[in-house]
Amino acid sequence: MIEDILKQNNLKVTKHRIEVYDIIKSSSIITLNEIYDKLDIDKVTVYRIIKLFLKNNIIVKNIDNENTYYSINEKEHVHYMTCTNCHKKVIIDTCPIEKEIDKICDSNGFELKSHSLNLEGICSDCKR
Amino acid sequence: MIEDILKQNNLKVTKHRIEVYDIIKSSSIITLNEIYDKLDIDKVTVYRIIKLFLKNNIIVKNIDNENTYYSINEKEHVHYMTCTNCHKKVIIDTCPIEKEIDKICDSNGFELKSHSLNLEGICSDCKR
DNA sequence: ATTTAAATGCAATTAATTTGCATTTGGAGG
DNA sequence: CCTCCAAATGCAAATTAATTGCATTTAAAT
Repeated sequence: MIEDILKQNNLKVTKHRIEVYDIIKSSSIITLNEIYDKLDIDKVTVYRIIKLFLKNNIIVKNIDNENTYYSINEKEHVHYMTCTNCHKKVIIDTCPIEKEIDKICDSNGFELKSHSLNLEGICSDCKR
Repeated sequence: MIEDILKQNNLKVTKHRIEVYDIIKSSSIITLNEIYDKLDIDKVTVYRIIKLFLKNNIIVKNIDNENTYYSINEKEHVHYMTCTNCHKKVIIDTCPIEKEIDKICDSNGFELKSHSLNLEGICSDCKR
C-alpha cells in the first residue's frame, strides 16, 4: 500500500500523493500531463509529487524518443518496445535484464534502486 | 564517418550536422544545452538536428532522474549507473543486456534500432 | 554555373517547469 | 479530542524549454 510506502520513507500521507500513486499504478505507464488531466490537483503539485516519488524510488522514469512516462517501481514490472513507425508500444511482460544488471551492480558495489529501459525499432506489423 | 551515415539516410551533409555529430561522438553522453554551448549554432538548429538524428537512429536518447543526454548509436557502446546521492555516473563498459534484448525482439518480430538503459542507485563510495 | 528543395537563423509564440508566498493540512504531543 | 508546527498545496508570476513561421542561405543535382 502507498500509505506504508510513504511512511517507510518518512513522507506525509496526503490525499494527493495517494491519488497520484493510484493513477500511476493503474496505468502501467503514464505521462505527467495525463496524471494532471485525470485528477483535480494543481499542476505544480503533480510536478512536486512526481519529483518526490522519483527521489524516493517509489516510481521510475521511462522514455521513448517522444515522451517521458512514469511507472511504479516494483519487482514485478514490464518494459516496452516502441515502434518508431506507428508509435505503438509492444509489451515485454517479464523483465529480461534483471540478472545481468544485478551481476554488473554487484561487481561494482552499486546498490540498484530502480531501472528503466528504452527500446526503439520497427514492430512486426510495420515490417510487413 | 558521419558523412556516410547522413548519405545512407538520404540526409544532406551540412557543416552543423557534422559538428553536432562530432561533439556527441567525442563526449560519450552530452546534454542538448552542452552541445549548444560548445558550438556556434542557433539553438533551434540544435533542436532540429537532435530530432533528426533521433528519428534516423543516428543517436540515442538517454536519461537519468535529472537530465536527458544523447550519445551515438553504435554497436560498441557503454551504459551508466547514476548515483542518486552524489550524482556521479559509474560506467559499464560492455553492454550487459544485448543478448537478452535480442532474444526478446526476435521472439516478437521486433527489429531493434536502438536502446538505452537507466540505472539508479547508490554507488560504492556513497554506501560507506 | 544554374536551379531547387531543404537547412539555417532570427523573432515570436507556446509549452514546460520552477519559484515565492499565503493558506491549508497531516500528524505529533498534550 | 484539541493545539501546534512543519510540511503540503494552490495560485500567480517568473523562468526556461521547445516549437513555429518566414526570410535567407546552402547542398547537391543537372
